[in-house]
Amino acid sequence: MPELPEVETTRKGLIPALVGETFSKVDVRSSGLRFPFPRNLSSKIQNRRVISINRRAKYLLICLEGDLVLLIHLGMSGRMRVFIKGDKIPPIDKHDHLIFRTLCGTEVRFNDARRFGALDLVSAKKLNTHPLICDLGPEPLSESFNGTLLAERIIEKKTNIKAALLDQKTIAGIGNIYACEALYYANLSPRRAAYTIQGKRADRLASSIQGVLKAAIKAGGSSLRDFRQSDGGLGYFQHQFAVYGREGELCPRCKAANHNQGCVNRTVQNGRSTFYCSCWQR
DNA sequence: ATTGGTTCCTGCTGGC
DNA sequence: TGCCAGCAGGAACCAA
Repeated sequence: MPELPEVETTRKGLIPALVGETFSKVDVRSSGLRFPFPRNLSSKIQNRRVISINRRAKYLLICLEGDLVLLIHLGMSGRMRVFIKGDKIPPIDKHDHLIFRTLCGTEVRFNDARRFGALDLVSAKKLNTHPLICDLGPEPLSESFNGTLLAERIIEKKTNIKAALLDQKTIAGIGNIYACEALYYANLSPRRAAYTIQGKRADRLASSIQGVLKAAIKAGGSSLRDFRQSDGGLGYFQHQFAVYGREGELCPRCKAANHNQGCVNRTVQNGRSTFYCSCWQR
């Protein structure tokens, strides 16, 4: 389930394979995902060189010559798998929707079993006004993100903090896993009203968000059912989850304190599983 | 305007 | 062992 760290891991895998290379063609193997693929995608990007690969929230931005940007969202199960010339190429999977090819023989497959992914081709000038991009909140790993900014973003939110963190308009890039983990490290209850998190609490939450995202990127993201790095390898951050998916277990701090009873609870908020430790989160 | 619930899709899991 | 209902989740959409 790609959140910011998984998208960042994918970006890092794509850079050496694609930046500086020129697309030769795209095999379009289905009509689209969340919405139809752009018409004549292959001819539109043919013979264009990849200038850079960036990220905004959970979106990959593959910037091409001629002010074009491939905007890609991995949805729930999307993967970008790279094969360079000489690699053993596996048979095409039924969920390989797009196969990008470059002049030097590199192949990138956009595979997405659950089809919640998205791809659009947009003018670089219009990127910031694109409907998928224009309402996104601040980047949590940007220089300007801190407790003060976070507090400003949530001071009028009457919903719980967990739902506020999942709302991409509040902060961009956080999904269910990292929302749970960040709230744990900030000692904040996921049920707490968002607007009550101001001052020191907001500082704690902002730095917990940054800390957990950075640690996850360092570990190559989290692989649960779906996520793979672009070389097919697994991410490792799932082994470091403090609370996510650990219902009934001891959280790291309760373990250190030799508590003898499981402390991690699971609840459902806004239709999503939330994991939290009732001993530390208030 | 904000918020919470539903829906999309498919693979995997757990219970029988 | 095999089957299938239910669950998982990001974000658009809708309704209150």
